[in-house]
Amino acid sequence: MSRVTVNDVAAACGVSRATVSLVLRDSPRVSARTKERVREAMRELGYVYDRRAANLRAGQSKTVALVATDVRNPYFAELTMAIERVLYKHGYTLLLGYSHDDQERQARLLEVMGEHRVDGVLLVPSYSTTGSMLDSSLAASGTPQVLITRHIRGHQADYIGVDNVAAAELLGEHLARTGRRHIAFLGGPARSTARVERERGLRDALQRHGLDLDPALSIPTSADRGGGERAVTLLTETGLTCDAVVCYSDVVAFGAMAALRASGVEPGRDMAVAGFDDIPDAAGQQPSLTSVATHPDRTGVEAAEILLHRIADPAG
Amino acid sequence: MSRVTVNDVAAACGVSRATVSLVLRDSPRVSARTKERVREAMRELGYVYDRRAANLRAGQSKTVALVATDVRNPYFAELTMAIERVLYKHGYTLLLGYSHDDQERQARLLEVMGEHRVDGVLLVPSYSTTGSMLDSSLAASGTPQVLITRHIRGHQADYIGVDNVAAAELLGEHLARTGRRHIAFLGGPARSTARVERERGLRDALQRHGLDLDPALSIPTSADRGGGERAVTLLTETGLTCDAVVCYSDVVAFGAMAALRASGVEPGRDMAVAGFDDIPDAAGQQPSLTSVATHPDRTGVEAAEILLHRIADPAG
DNA sequence: GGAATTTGCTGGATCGATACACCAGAGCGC
DNA sequence: GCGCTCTGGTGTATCGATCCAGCAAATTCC
Repeated sequence: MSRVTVNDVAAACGVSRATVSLVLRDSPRVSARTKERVREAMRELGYVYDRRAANLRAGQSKTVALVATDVRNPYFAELTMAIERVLYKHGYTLLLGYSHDDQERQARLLEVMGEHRVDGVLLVPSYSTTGSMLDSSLAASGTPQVLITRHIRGHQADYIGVDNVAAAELLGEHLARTGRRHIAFLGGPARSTARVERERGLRDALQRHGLDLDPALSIPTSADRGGGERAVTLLTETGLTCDAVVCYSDVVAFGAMAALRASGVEPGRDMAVAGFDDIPDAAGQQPSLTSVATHPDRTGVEAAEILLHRIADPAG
Repeated sequence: MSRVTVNDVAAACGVSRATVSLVLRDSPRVSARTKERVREAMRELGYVYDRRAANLRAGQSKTVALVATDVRNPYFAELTMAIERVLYKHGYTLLLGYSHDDQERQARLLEVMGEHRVDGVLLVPSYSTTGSMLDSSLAASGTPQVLITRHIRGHQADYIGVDNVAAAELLGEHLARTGRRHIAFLGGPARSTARVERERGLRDALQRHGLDLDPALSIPTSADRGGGERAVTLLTETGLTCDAVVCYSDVVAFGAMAALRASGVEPGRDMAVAGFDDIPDAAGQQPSLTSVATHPDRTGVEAAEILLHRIADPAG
């Protein structure tokens, strides 16, 4: 059963295929009567628009790639939903790939997305992505890119993310004001910009209260539940003491709270626990987790809108 | 800066574009020496393969659509990751759309995916999707579809999901054996197949122990945290008593636990709470939640593999 | 009423790859 | 030396839409 094309539609109602094409795009250069006739024929024949063909000729694709690291983290789930919402509203379709924080995979995904001729790319860079990795054929071809959540030093692309420093300062202020004196910073990949910035914000805020962040109490790990558990284990094993832990993210904080409990320390009472992201579960926890909101939905909306803007007007 | 095409590459190294095309697909009909020369030229010119053009001619697209309802639920996040993993391994790219459980949006998404000429569709149907809605142009064009998580009565497509009845029986058995007598079933959209099946399994297991599931204790709500809270509120407001609640999902259970606590009932001690999915957070909760695993990763892998199989061999 | 403009539509070229039929020359048998 | 098969490659049509120049009829202008 071969597919119905513009030619078939044209033949069926006695016009040229150029006219059918104009009807498809609702051009004002076709009379209302003809449009109706063509549309009728399309319905009758069961015509389905072929975007591949249209895009090939028109030199666009109405398609945007999202290359992220993972979506099991509620932060990224929220982000993804927001992005999809915006793209859908503007008639774009989302191509998705997960790098699993693996650089080779990220590179391959970007390559394939380029081959699909996406109009733009939203990228949550995998750890230690360098600028030169992004100056690939994609960038060379002028495909707009927007980085999310992680900066890349020395790279030109737009960046949308959280003000990590300010967010961390907020937490530091809060803890210092409520009388905490020895504060640890747990979890998060060592050299990621987000971790570095959060640590800096925290340190700055504490210093304003005459406290400092003991480097031994800054323990990087992976940014998941297990990372939180390991960090706490390390902390207790080495006999370091503190009265508050700030975690790289809420997910890390959940792991930390579980590990604290397991070693007989009751979070909230014996030890203040704070995180980043303010994911829905943070409030549901017992005790509820102190968390700074990072608004993934806003980030997603903004990133998508900026990208669409760049697509429409590469210079602007 | 116009793009480099096979023509440019061909001209650059003095062969025909047909030969370049053969090199792209690593055909054995081209000598090793020529291949090397062509590849060299591609590198030099910065050639980027255009899949749109290739797919148009070849009548395929190496893409698969996933149309789901939401990804904020950890079950779907895990499912999505698994699907993407399998597709990536086989060289397919994922097109993604979220219906938000809205039928109109789902219909539009399926339409657009069809226009993009995806090779297959993975669908997590929105509530009360009917078979006739899926016998759209997509089905008519013979694009393989695999339904995930929700059956559609009277529809031919493959279905991959959990054995809801068996899973619910497991929970029912457990609760009955541990001495629970009045069991409520909370949350989940009223007529969804998953809810109906889980309720049936629960009822069956209880009956084998001489208990029954009071219809008044079966309270459907939305399948999120808020749904769990509302269900508990309803339960307490109407003065219904029970000693165990089975929730439609872990997420619902979290909401229910929060609401129970708020009304002075301690989950685990005063009231057994159970859920479905066994998401990572279920173990981390205090007290930890009893949950039947529904293995979204396995479901995802299986769904993707079946779809790819159908694409390769529509009859098989 | 004749020139100028507008309206509505058409034909042919084109986007960048693949499919397919065909062909020159090398190698080989006998 | 003649036919035969292989090897390695070419030329042309094609996928299904859009772009663009052009053109006949209808309308407007003065």
